[in-house]
Formats: sequence, structure tokens, C-alpha cells
Amino acid sequence: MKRKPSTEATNAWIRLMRVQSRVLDAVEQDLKKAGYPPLAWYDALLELSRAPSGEMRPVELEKQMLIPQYSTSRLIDRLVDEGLAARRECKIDKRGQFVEISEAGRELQKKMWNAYSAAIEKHVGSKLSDTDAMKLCGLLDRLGCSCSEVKAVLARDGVPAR
Amino acid sequence: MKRKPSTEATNAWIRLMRVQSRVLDAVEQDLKKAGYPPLAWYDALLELSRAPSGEMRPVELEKQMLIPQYSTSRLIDRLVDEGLAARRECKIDKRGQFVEISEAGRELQKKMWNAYSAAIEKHVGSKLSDTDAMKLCGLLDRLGCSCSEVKAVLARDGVPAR
DNA sequence: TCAAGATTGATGCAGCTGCATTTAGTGCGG
DNA sequence: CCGCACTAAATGCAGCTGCATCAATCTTGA
Repeated sequence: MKRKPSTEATNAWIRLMRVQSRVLDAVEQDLKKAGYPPLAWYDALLELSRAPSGEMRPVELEKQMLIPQYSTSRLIDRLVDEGLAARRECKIDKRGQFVEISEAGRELQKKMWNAYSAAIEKHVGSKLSDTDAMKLCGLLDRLGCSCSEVKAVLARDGVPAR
Repeated sequence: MKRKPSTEATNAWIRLMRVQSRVLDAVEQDLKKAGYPPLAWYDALLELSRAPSGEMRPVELEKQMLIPQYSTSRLIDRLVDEGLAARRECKIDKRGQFVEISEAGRELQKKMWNAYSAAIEKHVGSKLSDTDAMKLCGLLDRLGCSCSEVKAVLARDGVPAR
């Protein structure tokens, strides 16, 4: 319980915190400068656009995005306010609802992916060879436990952050 | 400008975001469960406690912690509210001030370091060999640019996050 | 069938962040 | 000495997060 971490572990901890924060910040700034909303919006739009019928239950979205319930609820509020999605009633369960992505939402998602992927390339890709990127993944995975499902998702035009 | 990142780079990006968020969350939760304030408080207390006279200018603190000015200002507010630090007037520059850590502040910093270091060991150290931790540092450093000064600081009983 | 419990989603409140602006004081060139 | 640009710190406002709680509805089991 009181075992102290090695210097190496501590260094890894510090860098993990700092580097992530810098890189995330840089990417978010690039998106913002291009006039786009935060990454969380992108993630939600991506999930919605991937749903076969273009609509999902908030609970689903919540599980996909790994964010808390209230956070989903409010994110949906904002997307709806901006006309990027719409709430649909759910007939089979009156507690629930469906969230449907709009055309504007789909377009935004696609346009954001251009800026987003460029930012990833700029702030990550260009600084690491593919083999090094793979090594980094391997090491990070050991800390994270549950990231293996990511690979499956990473098919087409977009990636979820967080 | 429109170059797309490789799958490897994208994977590294995703993992960097996810793993950091999970690990940080786990560590913060451990601290919170032990009844301690957020990590940012610890960082500030650590910086203050390291200052030779136990006091610093907010501007200094800001530079050390790499957080924006207003953020420092409010963090100091909170520390002062909790009796962990006190504002002292600065005679040589009447715009400015000094922030001095209190005894309570020093004690809290030391107690937090026990919980904090245990959390680092639990969530990072125990999952990575020292050599792997070093490899991880090396890879992360290439993304982060400016983390080299960390080593110098990492001497005694505590580490700054972010 | 109906009460107990679980699930879905919303919301009030507090804390923290970012942004822009304000207030106050410093220091320099003319 | 004065005006002007600069720096130190605080603050109002909006957005987002976490927590706790709520209301509505669904499910289960006696």
C-alpha cells in the first residue's frame, strides 16, 4: 500500500500527463481556429453517423463514448440546439428517445474529419515513425487495460477520441 | 496540409487520449477517496514548498505549473480560503504579491504525496517494467517537445503533474 | 395485479476553465 | 515630468464537468 514508484514510473506518469495535455490542446486549437466545435461534438456526430439508421438511444451513445449519462444528455442538448441532431420519441420505451443526426450534422462531421485528421498527422504522425507509433500503442495499452476494441472501430473516415 | 495520418499514428493518438484519461481519472479518484483535494492543489503546494523562503510570486507559480494566469489567480484564492497559503504584499512591486505556503499547506502536501505516490505506483509503476517506462518516456518526449526540464525537478518527495 | 426495484433521461448546484476586460502599478523615451 | 506601452493580478461571463437527485417509465416476482 505504501510502496513508492520508481523514478522511471514517475517520469512516465509525468510525461503521460504533460504530453497528452499538450497534444490534445494543440489539436483542439487547430480545430477551433478552423471554426469548429470541440472534439466531443465530433465524437458524438461520428457515432451517430455510424449508426445504421442514423439514430441511437442516448444510452448507446453514452456507452460508445465512455462518458457519463448527464454529460451525454447535455451534449445532445447542444447538438440539437445547433441543428446537428434531433430528438425523436421512442415508441417502444416511453422513458427513452432516439437521437437522429441531421444532414448538417453529417456534413459537419465530414468537414471536421479533414481538419481533425490533418491535426493528428501534424501533431502525432509527423513526429513518430509507424513502428514507433506501434510501440507507443503497445506500451500505452498496458496501462489502459481496455482499449482493444478500438481497432475494430477504426475502419473508415474518423476516429473517436477519449 | 491535407495529408492523412497513418493508421498507426491514429491508433497512437486514440490511445494517448484514452489511456491518459483513464489513468488520470484513476489517480484522482484515489486521492479523492482518501479525502484529498485535486492534483492541481498538490502541484501548487509542491511548488510553493520548494521555494527557498516558502513564498513565490504568482507569476512564478504560473510559469512553473504551465497554467494560465487567471487559473493561477483562482487556485491561489482557493488555497488561501482553505488556510493552506497566504497572500503577502510585495514591497518592491506594488502591483504584485507573494504567496506563502502555511504549515497546514506543507503538511497537506506531504500527506498527499503518500497517497499520490501510491496511486502512481498502482496505476503506472506496477504495470510497466522500468525499462518499458523509460521507452514510454522516450516515445512521449518526441511528441511533447518540451519535457526535458522535468528530470531536473524530480529530486525529492513529489512530482508535478501536467 | 401490484409494490419494489431498476432504468432512462433531465436538472439544480457547485466547481473549474477559457476568454476578454479591468484595475493598478511600473518603466521608458522624449 | 508626462504619456505610452507593458506587466501583475483580479474578475465577469459563458461553457463544461461532476454529483446528487428527480420524475417517469419499465420489469420483476410474490
